[in-house]
Amino acid sequence: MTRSSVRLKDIADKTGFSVNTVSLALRGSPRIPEETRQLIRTIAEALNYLPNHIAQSLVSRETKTIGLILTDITNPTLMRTAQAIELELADRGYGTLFATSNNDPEEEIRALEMFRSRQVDGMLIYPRSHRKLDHIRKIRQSNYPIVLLVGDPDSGIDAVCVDERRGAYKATRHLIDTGHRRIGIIDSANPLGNLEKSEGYLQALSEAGIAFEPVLTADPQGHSVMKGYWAMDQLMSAANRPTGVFAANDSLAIGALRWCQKNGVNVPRDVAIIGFDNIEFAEHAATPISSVNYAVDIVTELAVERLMRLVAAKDALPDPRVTMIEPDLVIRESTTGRS
Amino acid sequence: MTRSSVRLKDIADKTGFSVNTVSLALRGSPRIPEETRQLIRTIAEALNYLPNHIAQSLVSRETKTIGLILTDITNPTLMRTAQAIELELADRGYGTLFATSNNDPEEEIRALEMFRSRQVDGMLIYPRSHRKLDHIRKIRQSNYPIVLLVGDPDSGIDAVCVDERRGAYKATRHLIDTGHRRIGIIDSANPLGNLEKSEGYLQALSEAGIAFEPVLTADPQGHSVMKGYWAMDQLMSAANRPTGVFAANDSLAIGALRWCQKNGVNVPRDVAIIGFDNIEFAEHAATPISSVNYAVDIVTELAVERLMRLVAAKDALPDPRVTMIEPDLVIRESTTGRS
DNA sequence: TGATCGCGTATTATCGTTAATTCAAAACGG
DNA sequence: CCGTTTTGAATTAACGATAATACGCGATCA
Repeated sequence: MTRSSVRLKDIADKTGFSVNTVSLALRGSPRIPEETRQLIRTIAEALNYLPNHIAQSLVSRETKTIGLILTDITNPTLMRTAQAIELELADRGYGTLFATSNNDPEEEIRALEMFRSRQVDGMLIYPRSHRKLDHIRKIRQSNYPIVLLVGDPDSGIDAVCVDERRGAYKATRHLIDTGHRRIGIIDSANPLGNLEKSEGYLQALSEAGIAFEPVLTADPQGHSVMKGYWAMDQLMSAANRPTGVFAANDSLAIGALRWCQKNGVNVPRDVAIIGFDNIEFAEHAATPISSVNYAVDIVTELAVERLMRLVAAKDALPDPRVTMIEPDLVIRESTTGRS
Repeated sequence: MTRSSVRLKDIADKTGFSVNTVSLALRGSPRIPEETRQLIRTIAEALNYLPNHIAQSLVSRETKTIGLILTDITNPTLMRTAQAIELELADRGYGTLFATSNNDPEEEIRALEMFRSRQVDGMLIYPRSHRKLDHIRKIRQSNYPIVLLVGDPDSGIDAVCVDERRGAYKATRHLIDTGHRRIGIIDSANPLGNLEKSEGYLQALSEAGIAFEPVLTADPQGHSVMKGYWAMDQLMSAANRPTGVFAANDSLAIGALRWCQKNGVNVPRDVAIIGFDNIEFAEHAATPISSVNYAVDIVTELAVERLMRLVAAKDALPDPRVTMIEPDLVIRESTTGRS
């Protein structure tokens, strides 16, 4: 066993004390006199001892590990989230086990089982769909701490997230307020997906007495710049073009903007464009793009805090609570210059 | 213990067999007759049994977990890498434990220790600096499987990575070939950092007989778009402006491009700009930006494969090997139209 | 002076699993 | 028909740590 590491037993053998004494000494028990403790600590240091966290977990019945499931990472915002979460958890002494579902329900379940098998103390999940949360709810109901990063007030599962419906509402409303009546939307239309943004869009339209036109809807089937480009192409090929477009994220918005550039359509004069997430590149696009903005750090901090509270609740979990963070708008050139 | 999960013992009690028999049955041992096996499997299924991976790890002395340390994630390319690695590892039945060093040496060491303590079977590391690898080398020398994602042929540690020196050389060379003689570089100048790109830049210059001018160097102190913007500002305030600029990554390049836009400097007529990493946004910038491109998937696949080989080597690790992937150029509008 | 207390440490049990060994009863063979 | 194999299991011992308990011994106390 070349790769063997130092165990308490090795220190015990070296010092002549028993394994238990060594364990107590290293953990600073008052039952061990100072002198002995020093000796043991010195030897442990010299041997470069690190406690076997696996063995500790087995006895303490907690792994100090949280499982994080994301759909996929090509979305820069999800990644910022991931890093912020890792940081937040590391600060609290937790490790982060990480898995992606790739938007595949099977893989999501696989990840869930893998985490449970590895005895993570809790999970943070960006679910593939929040119409189908049964498999997650089942785990929560067996008292497993879970916090979702996309919320649904009725899901019966804790969640901390951005109020996407409200963000989309605000974005659409902004377009309406700046004089637009024909407003297109670029967003996934998957009925199993997350429809908040579409709902916010529709709400703003109906409030303003604008009829919804399916032809002003484009499903990008993804969230890359190119997907946005082609979705915009579809929108703009309508007989009666939109004068404003809300894109469900900034990559799509950049793609839409790109289409305009290539086709001699001026932004914002001919078409106004607003995105979602306010990534750095939105601000620095050819025409700086307006976007729905929110504090990633706050979302992750609250999510982690909530999860920690669930983990700490030894017996029964408190009733689920859904916290929505209100986003705001960052208005840039892509939606100004009209009235 | 409300949160307790089902153990082998529970199945044993339910079926009347011993714990060991249940264990063998579930693992499909031929020593258990078919009938018994079926019975046990059915009960296990009914109880929703999942093996406790922690306990398994303690016995098998392997955790089927790999530790991944990145510097930070704001870099989209690093993130693509992270996801590709997670996928690759999941395919091979490994979990991914994830930590970021935030470019802080202390945190890097902390992550290293945390991983060792958690008994990960191996580590993939994007080191903060590959001038100071002593702490990592020490672990590798105690037979711990480690593969770096930034390579140094002399580090004594395995690595699979992009040949950044070569990429920078090619980028600079491209500028030279298109007629530029005054070529600026935007890259971190931290002598403890990763200097490959600067070296490639210098090599191309000297090969072309162009003298290096420190005034054509700007340290962005980060890698965001804004950092690139201000670095470009610094470069362009020189008495004798560069006509071509190589930026160490695409965010910086986009920042540089942005500066030009805002200051009435035409790209590529007045200044040519080339970046590194070929992220999606480079292609879709106001002026599509040329960039150094490489196959992320190949790098990660080779890195994981190498790591698996090290993990499989039970006794002594094979001699370290460094694999460099040759990058190529994607030429776009930002560096054409001159010569 | 013998019982009691405290101190410092050792011993034993435990976490949930796998591996090695043992064992009882049935099946077989000469 | 008795000894040997085979079969189907149970028993015991790890893995590396923590927790609970036990123990020897000097000091304290009635």
